[in-house]
Amino acid sequence: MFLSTSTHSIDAKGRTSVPSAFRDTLGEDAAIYVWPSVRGPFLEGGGQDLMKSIQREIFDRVSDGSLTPEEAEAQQVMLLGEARRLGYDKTGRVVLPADMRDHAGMTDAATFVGLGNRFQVWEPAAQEARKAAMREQVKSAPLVMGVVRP
Amino acid sequence: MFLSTSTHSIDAKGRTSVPSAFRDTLGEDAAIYVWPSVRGPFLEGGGQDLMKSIQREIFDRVSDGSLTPEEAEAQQVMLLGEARRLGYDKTGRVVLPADMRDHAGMTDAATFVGLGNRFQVWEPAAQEARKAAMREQVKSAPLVMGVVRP
DNA sequence: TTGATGACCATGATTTCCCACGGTATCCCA
DNA sequence: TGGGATACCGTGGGAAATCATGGTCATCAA
Repeated sequence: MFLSTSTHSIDAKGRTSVPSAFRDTLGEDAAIYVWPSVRGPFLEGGGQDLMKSIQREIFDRVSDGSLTPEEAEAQQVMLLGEARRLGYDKTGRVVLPADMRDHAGMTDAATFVGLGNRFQVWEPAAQEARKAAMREQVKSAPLVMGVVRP
Repeated sequence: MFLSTSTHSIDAKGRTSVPSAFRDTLGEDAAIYVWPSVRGPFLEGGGQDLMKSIQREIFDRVSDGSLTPEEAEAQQVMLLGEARRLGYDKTGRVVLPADMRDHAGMTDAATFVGLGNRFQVWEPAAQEARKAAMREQVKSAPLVMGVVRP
């Protein structure tokens, strides 16, 4: 389970540390899977499990008719086609490819945001700005805790 | 089940004891999951079960249309993105991260308030003040014993 | 050669873990 | 019912492990 937010520096070689807390949830396979978001200037990613889930999801939705084969292929091209497996070394670092850094506008730091079964990677200031907007939104319509089914 | 209220000191390293009664309800996974509340200067938290419930809750509410995908993402960022897993040691202590202490205005003590499937963490004086306010509210609309279905 | 790529070592700072010590509540037996 | 031994809880402190990051060294392609 990917939780919490943390920022790490990007060095001259484009390397950055995968948060230690994230590495714990990634199992054997010492790697993250990342792709540029079609929804904005940030990266989306997860572990091997997530990639398999996505494949299944697309397949299932073609089977039950909620996606046409053409739509499914578009999803595959933009997610699986753009995704890369980034293996990390003993010290927990990956190389963020230059085109992905460009997509997210990252230069010298990256912010990892855990979202449960997946995570996002942002340029730190951009993430801070987005979070502020989301705080207001959530404030006005809180998922009141007492409402959560025990 | 998280019950009762207790206050513990925060030492120079930012450590505080998780109430023994709470630890009993947390199972194998010797950890609590905590995040700053968007509703006020306190922390909200629970066990691993709660985090999974929250994930499911958000997912289900997108499925049934009571949350838009955008609203769901905002919830995820403010809950899962801000939450941290705080593991406790043999003696039952966690480190409260500095930013969380700041959010709740805690310096040298923390009050844990059990709320059934979850709990809150407050600066002691602030919790006392809130409790007084809530007493008045409950007075005017009490959930009398006889009203609860046996 | 030059430049990119990937794996491993080094290091300082932080975090985590474990042992020790009172004080308090619990339990058991008289 | 009372009293004493025992277990447990919360807190202080120090040692050990971990994390993030800078750097070096082979490998391979252009």
